[in-house]
Amino acid sequence: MTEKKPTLYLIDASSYMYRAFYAMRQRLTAPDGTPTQAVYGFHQMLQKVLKDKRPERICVVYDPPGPTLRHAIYPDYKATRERMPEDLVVQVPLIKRMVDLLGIPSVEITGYEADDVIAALARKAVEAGMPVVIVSGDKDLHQLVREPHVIQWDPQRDEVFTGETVERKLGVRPEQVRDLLALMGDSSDNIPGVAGVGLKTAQNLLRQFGSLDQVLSRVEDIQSPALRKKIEEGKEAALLSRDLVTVREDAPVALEPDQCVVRPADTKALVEFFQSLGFRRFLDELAREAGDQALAAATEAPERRDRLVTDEKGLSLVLARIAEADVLSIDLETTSQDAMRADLVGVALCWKDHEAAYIPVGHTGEDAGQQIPPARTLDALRPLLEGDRPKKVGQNIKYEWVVLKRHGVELQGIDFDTMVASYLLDPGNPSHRLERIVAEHLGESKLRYSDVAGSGRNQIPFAQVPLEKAVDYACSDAETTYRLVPVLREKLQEAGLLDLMESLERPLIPVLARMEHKGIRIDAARLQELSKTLEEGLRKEEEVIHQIAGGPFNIQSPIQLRDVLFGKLQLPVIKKTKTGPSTDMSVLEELAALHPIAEHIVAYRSLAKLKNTYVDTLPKLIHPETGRIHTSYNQAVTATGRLSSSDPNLQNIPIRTEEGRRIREAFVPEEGCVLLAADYSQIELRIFAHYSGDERLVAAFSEGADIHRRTAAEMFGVPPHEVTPEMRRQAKTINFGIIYGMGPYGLAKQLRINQASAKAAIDRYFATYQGVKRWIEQVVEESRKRGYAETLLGRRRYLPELKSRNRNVRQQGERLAVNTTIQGTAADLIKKAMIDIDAAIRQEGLRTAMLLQVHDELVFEVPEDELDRVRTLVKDLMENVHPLSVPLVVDMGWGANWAEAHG
DNA sequence: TGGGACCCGTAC
DNA sequence: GACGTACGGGTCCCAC
Repeated sequence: MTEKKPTLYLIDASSYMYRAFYAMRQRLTAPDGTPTQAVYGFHQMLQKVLKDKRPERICVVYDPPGPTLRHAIYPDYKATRERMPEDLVVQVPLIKRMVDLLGIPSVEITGYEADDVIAALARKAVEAGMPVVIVSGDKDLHQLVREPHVIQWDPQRDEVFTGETVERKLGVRPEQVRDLLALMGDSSDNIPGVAGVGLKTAQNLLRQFGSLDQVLSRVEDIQSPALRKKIEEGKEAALLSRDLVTVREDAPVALEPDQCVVRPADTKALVEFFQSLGFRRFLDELAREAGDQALAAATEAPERRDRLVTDEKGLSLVLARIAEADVLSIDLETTSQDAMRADLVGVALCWKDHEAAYIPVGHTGEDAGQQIPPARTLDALRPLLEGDRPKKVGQNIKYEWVVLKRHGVELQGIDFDTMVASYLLDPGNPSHRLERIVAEHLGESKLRYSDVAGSGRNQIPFAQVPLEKAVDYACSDAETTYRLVPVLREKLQEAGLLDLMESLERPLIPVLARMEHKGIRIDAARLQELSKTLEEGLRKEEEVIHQIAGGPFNIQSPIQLRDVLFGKLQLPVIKKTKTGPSTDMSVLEELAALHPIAEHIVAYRSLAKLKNTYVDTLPKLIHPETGRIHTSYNQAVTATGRLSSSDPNLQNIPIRTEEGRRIREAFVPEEGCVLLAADYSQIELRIFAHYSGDERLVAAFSEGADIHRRTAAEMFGVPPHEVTPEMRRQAKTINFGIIYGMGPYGLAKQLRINQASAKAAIDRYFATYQGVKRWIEQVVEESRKRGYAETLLGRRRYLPELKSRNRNVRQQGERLAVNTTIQGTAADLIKKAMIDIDAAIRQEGLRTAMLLQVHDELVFEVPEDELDRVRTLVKDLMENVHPLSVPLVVDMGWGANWAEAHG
């Protein structure tokens, strides 16, 4: 009879250091400024292992500094990998100290990577009859999995890798993993693999032959001649790659598995350690654990209690529970991502930690059974949804607002949006999806949509998801959102962003929702006419181009176009893209002097762009019920704080060319209304003047001067009335260039002058506006010190580039610091104006509707009898949105279409 | 057939 | 390498 041995947990430290470091884009720092996010993340991972598994045997395995055996075999090993970022380097000793203080054994062996040490320890453990769990998410370690003795577990994603799951993920058994990697290579470690063989091919080969050795010795059995050639030529690389990816078991580890015992933590030192790093939450946890064990057990999180509501009795029970709640998290399940086209499938609600309900109203699956009809459900919920209490929270709750509005419910009392909060905390992060937010801020993994509805071709509509799974998914979304709210609110508070959230971004949500829901009317007939005209023009241009080229080709194909221009016609290459000679506008303009085809291609491109992108697309997007076009405004996309618009993007409708303006003529008001356009004049330059306090710039704006003319006059030292159009054009280009941080090179290209003249012009500009130069230097320095750029209303954008040792990256950061401050402040101001105007419209009971926002412009649909009032109101609220040291000026126009409104 | 990379062009 | 912020259409290529 054998005694049952405790399981040994082997923790792959490096992968969690990196992951914690990069997962938290939000820079966590100790009071003394030391970056700490990797320490924080590492601790969370350790706690999850300790709490979930209560391991009796555990060891943290570090990668040693310096080269390893693999570098001896292959000098380029991991050569493409960037050096560990300085901000992470300083955290490594902190992590090691924390592990020691927690009483967790650890090991690091010079010349042997952590993977090899883990393999050696695992082998020892298995020989001693001890089960092993490798704690890592790394696919290289899949090769060590041997059920039942050795499995792999990633606590952060809560993924367990057994033989079966490895096979599902990689398509091969664990013992084949190294051969798989040897064939396909691994770019992150600079493992070559066989050229031209990717994951799929490697899988197929191993499925057919079983192992790399078999593949190589039976290469003549490979069906495809092309593949056979690749394998023959890649044989050496494959064998070298296998050497590199194979985890060795012979590392000289003195530590015995039985010695890997957790010692008592040094609580006193840990408290000091956490204090020095400013980890308040961990201190709280530590205090709780040090106190009453029974009490701690009682506060352990209970399982979520989900309720499936399919009848009136269940519904009234849930309503009664919610009536006592302060906060209600809402997540609608629907048939579409597009709020204007979505039908209700179900309503998920959470009003308390671990208490959530799902009310299916439109499931069609076989087990759908009895459901309360949507209308009845919404009527029952109406008092809750349309009242101020409970306070409503959600993830992108604007979506819920629009869907509910279309179902006759006007959501009130919006208190928090987790997507917007995550965005404010780090607008540079490309994703604010719930799944990612939950991973970052709760350190949990979430049930994914694909987990309940399948993925790819097998994906089914949510309405067909069996109720049992639907409840689980919908409630977990509503509940994680609910639990995120206090966490995110606290973080906003700590970062000084809560006020921006509560006074700007939150009140903006219903304003944007109303704009999206209202939509804008389109004159489809007008666009169809325009389409015919464009079609005609395209046909003519195409004919000419084909004739000049001496034969037909696809003008819209950059590759074919390249062949014609630089092959057939032997025109000079002006500029290159990653893949070959460029054919973009600036190139074609230069080529126009050499060959007539260039200008025809420009004309063709321009017509095709208008037709394909706007004229033929917009009519298709007219909503069948409203007859209007409904864009989506995204509040959590841009790095600077601007809104973006999509599906369709109504923020890039042409205006600069005559044909472009024809498209704006198709944006029309409702009968009895006019379109009113109000745009901030030179808002970004005015913000520049405000911030820099430059006397001349401020004076120019205060006097209401033509800013470009004035700039030209100052720069060229002539009176304003002697400024020539060319001088004004140059000054205008510089004025805009300054906002983007343009250098002599860029300005020279733009103005078609030489670089020396461009540099002289910039020098003259800064000599004229000395305050501007000083301010740019100052804002760069402050941003570098803080680590982020900050706008007028306190919005932040983190700029790690400012601390880069690479000059190009650093200069990029400097441009971003300047531009973000200016562009972001302009965004702050117009957002506030939108809120003020919306409030006034409602306050005064006007029928006017705000329809569009285009960064510095607002477009309204105004009943004719309200025009006078609305003109005054809008101008007044926009110009006085926030006091600056220069006046804000708003230009307005109105008319029977959007083009006229720009009169 | 669909997704992603790439090139290009529209807006502010 | 050199000018910031977006979205989207077309082509091409590859995986399914």
